[in-house]
Amino acid sequence: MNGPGVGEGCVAAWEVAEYDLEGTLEGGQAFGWERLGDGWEGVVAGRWVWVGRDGARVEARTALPVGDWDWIEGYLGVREDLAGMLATFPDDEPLRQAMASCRGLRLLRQDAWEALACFLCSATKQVVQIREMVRLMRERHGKEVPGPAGRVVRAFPTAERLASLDEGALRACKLGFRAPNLLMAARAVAEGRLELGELRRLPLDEARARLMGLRGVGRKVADCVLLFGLGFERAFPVDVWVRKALARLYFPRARRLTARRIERFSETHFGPHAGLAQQYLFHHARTRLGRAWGRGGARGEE
DNA sequence: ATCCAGGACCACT
DNA sequence: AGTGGTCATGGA
Repeated sequence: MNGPGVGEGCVAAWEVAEYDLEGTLEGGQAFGWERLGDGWEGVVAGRWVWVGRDGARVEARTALPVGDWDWIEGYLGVREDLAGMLATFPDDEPLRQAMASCRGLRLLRQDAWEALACFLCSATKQVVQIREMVRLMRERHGKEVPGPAGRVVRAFPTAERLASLDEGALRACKLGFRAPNLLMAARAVAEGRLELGELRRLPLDEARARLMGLRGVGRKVADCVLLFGLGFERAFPVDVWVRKALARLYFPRARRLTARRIERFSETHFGPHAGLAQQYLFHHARTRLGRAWGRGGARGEE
């Protein structure tokens, strides 16, 4: 291990059979983790935290004393039975490939507002560009959080804070045409017209419909928020990579694949942990298969 | 230079 | 229900 000094902070570690920290923290489901030493630093539940490895264990360090570790255990999912979830996947070749190439990949349980804001900004952007937008919003508008050794970092800005800005301030964070959408979403949440926490108790379809009532939130962004921020494990976001993966791996002979057909397949084929399966397909496609596929692979031509 | 990126929306069919 | 244009911005 080679992390930051703990100072007056605390250290905790968990025995975890398989956990791919890099694929999970940098793989396009969260956008705020930065490399530090042999691990990553970020802000979770309003606390600075460093996450890395200690041999076979996943380790977390805080800058300040903490009374419990539930907030980061839940975020990382270090107590969850990954093998048990993978065992619920359908036994098919595409998933066998994806599981073999992404061993230890997991789903994070993120803050719902942060997930909504980040994925609202994700439209037609690469992961590195989303990270840059998020970094700018954090640096310019995020609340200060005490870091290690006297450093100060910033949390992702609250809905209340973003709702107080004007469109220009968000465009200055490189949001482009997404700026007015994020501003309206921030206002809806800040004014209590949309209570994200309440959505957890709704059926998937109803929670999705509520999210899609926001301008700029379509099916894909809604499913990201449901899966990464609200704990709906069957939500299955279909972006360009997942569409390519499904087309190439499951429908190699289809000449055309409508969104409706993809949707029905994803809802029925993958089981209770469909969202996790989606993340395996996404990561596998983006990191291993992307270059070989070249352009236009969504239609399954050979 | 051209295409494309963890899309959504609108106007037409 | 399915297509095409448009919206910013920057990677590859």
